Amino acid sequence: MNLSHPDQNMHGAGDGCLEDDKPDVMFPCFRRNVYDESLSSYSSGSIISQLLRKTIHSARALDESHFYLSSSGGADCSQEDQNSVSSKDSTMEATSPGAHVSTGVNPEQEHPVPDHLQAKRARVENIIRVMAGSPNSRQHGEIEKADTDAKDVRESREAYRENKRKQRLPQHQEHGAGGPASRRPGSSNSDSCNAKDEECHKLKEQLHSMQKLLHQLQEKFLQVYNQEDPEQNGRDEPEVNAQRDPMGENLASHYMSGEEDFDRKTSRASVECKGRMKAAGYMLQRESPNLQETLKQELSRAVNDCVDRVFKKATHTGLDVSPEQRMCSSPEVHISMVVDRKSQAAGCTQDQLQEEEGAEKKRSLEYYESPSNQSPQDQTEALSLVVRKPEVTPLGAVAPTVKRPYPVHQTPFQFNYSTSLHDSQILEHLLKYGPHSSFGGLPCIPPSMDRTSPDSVDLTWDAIAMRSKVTSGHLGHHGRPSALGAVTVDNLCLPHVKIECGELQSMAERNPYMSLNIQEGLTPSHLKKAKLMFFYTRYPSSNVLKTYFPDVKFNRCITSQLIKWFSNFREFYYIQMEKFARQAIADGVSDVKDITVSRDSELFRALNMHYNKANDFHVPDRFLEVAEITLHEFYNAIADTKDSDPSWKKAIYKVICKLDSDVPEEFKTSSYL
DNA sequence: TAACAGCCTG
DNA sequence: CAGGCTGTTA
Repeated sequence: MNLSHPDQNMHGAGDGCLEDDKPDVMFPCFRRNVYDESLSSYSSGSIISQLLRKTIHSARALDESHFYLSSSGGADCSQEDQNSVSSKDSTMEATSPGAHVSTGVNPEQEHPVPDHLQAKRARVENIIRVMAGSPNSRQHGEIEKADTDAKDVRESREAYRENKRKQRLPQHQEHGAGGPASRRPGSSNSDSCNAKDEECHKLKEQLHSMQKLLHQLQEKFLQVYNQEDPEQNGRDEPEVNAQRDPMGENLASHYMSGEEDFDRKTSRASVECKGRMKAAGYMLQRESPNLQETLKQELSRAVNDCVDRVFKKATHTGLDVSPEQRMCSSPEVHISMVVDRKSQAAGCTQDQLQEEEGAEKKRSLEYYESPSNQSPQDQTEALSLVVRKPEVTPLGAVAPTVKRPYPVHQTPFQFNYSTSLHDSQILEHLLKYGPHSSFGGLPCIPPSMDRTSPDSVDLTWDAIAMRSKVTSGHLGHHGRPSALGAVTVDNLCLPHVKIECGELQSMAERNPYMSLNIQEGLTPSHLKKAKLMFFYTRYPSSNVLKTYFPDVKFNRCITSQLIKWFSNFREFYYIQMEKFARQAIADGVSDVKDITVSRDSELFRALNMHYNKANDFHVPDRFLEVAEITLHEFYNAIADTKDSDPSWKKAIYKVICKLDSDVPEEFKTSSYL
């Protein structure tokens, strides 16, 4: 516990998370339980466990992985890393850095182990036994230890994949059904589902294979070290034992604690780390002289990767919590899943987010920030995700004659882009318009940052988070930080939640792509869309407008502007009609039936030029019919000299307004054009 | 009186 | 296409 924990260097609430007296709302489930204590009781008994803990620890640190290698002060993880490695160097796996720094809380056991290998194996087996004995677990102990590494890896990965597959659907269902059963020890949610058991089981299976693999790896290490300097092996053994057992218990309790979500994540990470570790092991066998350095490097790299994945995933997700984590953290989280986002938005001030914004996040933002960033100050209204559409996308503004800058049914997204922004956009889109809607309106997204893991599982959740965030942003802006937000954040069990919610907001403000789907202002694209809609409806109701401009945040002004647009469209339309009607009369047309409107008509060309300047839209035939009817009306009225009445057009308007037809569904797509 | 349509003007 | 103005309507 008193192992160097300069958490304060990592994030402000570091101490709070280790002290019960401080009601830190950040990550109570990390507080003072498994992780912290595991962290201190550092044992080389499980390298993977170390990695996991480091991952956890690192994930709690705001800084990203690079601190791990380079940070000079406060990088206790780095310190630990080196400690762990160097300890191995001197005393083989038996030594723990925890032992070095440990207070020796429980120096109870003084069992000198004659054979380290045997002792090691016994400990690992003990760990596995404890694990196997945990609830919901089945007996995996029967699995032969002699399994090959390859098989283990394969099994682990398959198990992982299977887990992910399984998680997909139930997540939504559970969420919709009011949230999944949380296995958090504290939570009394009794209706734990079988799916969870299954997942738990699989996780344990996975863990088991990992343990086996670890065991083999450790044996390899042992061989190397025994060859090198066997005399040091026994030095720290007693202390290590004292440390190790608690570690095993921690592990066991960890897996029994119902934190499957985290387990899953860390397991996933560790599976990947495992590969590297194994490789390192083989390498070390060959290159024993550089053992320490190599091991350090490999460990650092592996942990960096793990931390990267966990942290970045968390960081860039709409919420910093993966779906799995959310599912398992606590019932409250699920119940208020959507509402929470509001609270988060509300509960985090700009100050917070600015203060806590990590360099990593800023860096990641740069991927998306456009040169023409709007400044947050532009936002005067209660909108968190602003609005000024970056003029990177647009139609009319740049080149009105460009043909289909955004092909209507283009599907520019690759769903394995796992950056949260992508996910969020995609999913928000999906949520809004369904899976078959066009994404054409969304701008090209920069290539995914680097993650290519199949995170589609998280997509919907991210989208939910993001959408909630987006839609609730302006609500939260006015509202005071709510207790609900705190509760939610609390239950999310991740340290970054607080940061994230604010940071997300900031991100959205600075990130044009993020705010793309909700526009406060109307853009040239909207204008063009409106013009095309005019081919279908001359008198759209405000409801229709809202329906067909889902990416527009409607307020009085926006609505008026849209209505005004259509008013202007009508104006032009009727002016053309009157003009051509008079032209026909002037041309001596005696019968209305002689007046037709075809695509070759001058009238149509004029209209098409006005509403469909790019001529990239196929004007519906119905519009031709309506135009012809309108022209007839004008012709008749003029022929009947009704135009002497100042309001003679009103009768015509009354007729024409009934000729509106439905706008195609495609127009409902956000930023259709 | 708010909301809207329409007309006029730039 | 936006803004100002007027008239109508609920």
